[in-house]
Amino acid sequence: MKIATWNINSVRLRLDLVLRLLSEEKPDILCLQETKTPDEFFPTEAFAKAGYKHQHICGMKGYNGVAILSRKPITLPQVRHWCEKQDCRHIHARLEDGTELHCVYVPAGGDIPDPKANVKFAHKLQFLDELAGWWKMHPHAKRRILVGDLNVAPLEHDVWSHKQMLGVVSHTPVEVEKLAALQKAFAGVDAPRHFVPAGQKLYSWWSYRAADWRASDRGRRLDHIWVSKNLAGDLKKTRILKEARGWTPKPSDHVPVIAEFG
DNA sequence: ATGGTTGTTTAACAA
Repeated sequence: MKIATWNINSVRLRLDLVLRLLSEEKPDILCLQETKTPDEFFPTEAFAKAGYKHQHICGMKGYNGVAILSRKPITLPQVRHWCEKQDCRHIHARLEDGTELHCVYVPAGGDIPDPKANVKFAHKLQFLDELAGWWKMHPHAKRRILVGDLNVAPLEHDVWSHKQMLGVVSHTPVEVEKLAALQKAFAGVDAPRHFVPAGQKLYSWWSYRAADWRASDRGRRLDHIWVSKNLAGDLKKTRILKEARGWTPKPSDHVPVIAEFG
């Protein structure tokens, strides 16, 4: 089984890129974030034609939006709401083998890393808290996978400069701590780091603002795949498709993250 | 220290 996740930053604008990923990588499942479209405009037909007939989507006008595309049937599609908003950031479904798959888009959190001065940062922290609380309170499936743009780069080498990023939203200690609490509540293994040592740089996102993203290489690992411990032994490999950042002059600022199970 | 880009609801936002 092969599963991919990608923050696509407008699925309609980059439909060709998604189709390219599906045709080149042929994942069994693709999870998308930042689809940025209401469901009536989601390119359902194009993905069905590409072999992904089974879809669970949750979109809205302009912002956010998540989707699960699958070659095989999925059941129990659910939408979760957090922080008393209905902003299309979390969906989940069951795969045929009973695995519960979550597709999550954590709020970015704005620029100022202070919840009192910045309501967007407060929202991000509360979102992480509520999600962690949910996994603590509710019984959950034995086999679990959580993927998505979690908008936090947790490890020192998940950013280009730990020292220079400590005060930058996505790598502040309070976010890293809350993401760790969420990961603990979910009881998940960080799949890419299962293979890549913590001392090695690993990024899934490069800013649009760099004059030359490849040359400056100031990346962050914001996109994640977590798997329950009973699935970690089945992990065969993971990949972060850096090349997708260069597939087109107008790419997403995020690249796909892929996990393969044996 | 600052500013740099992109997408959508083409005017501000959000990222």
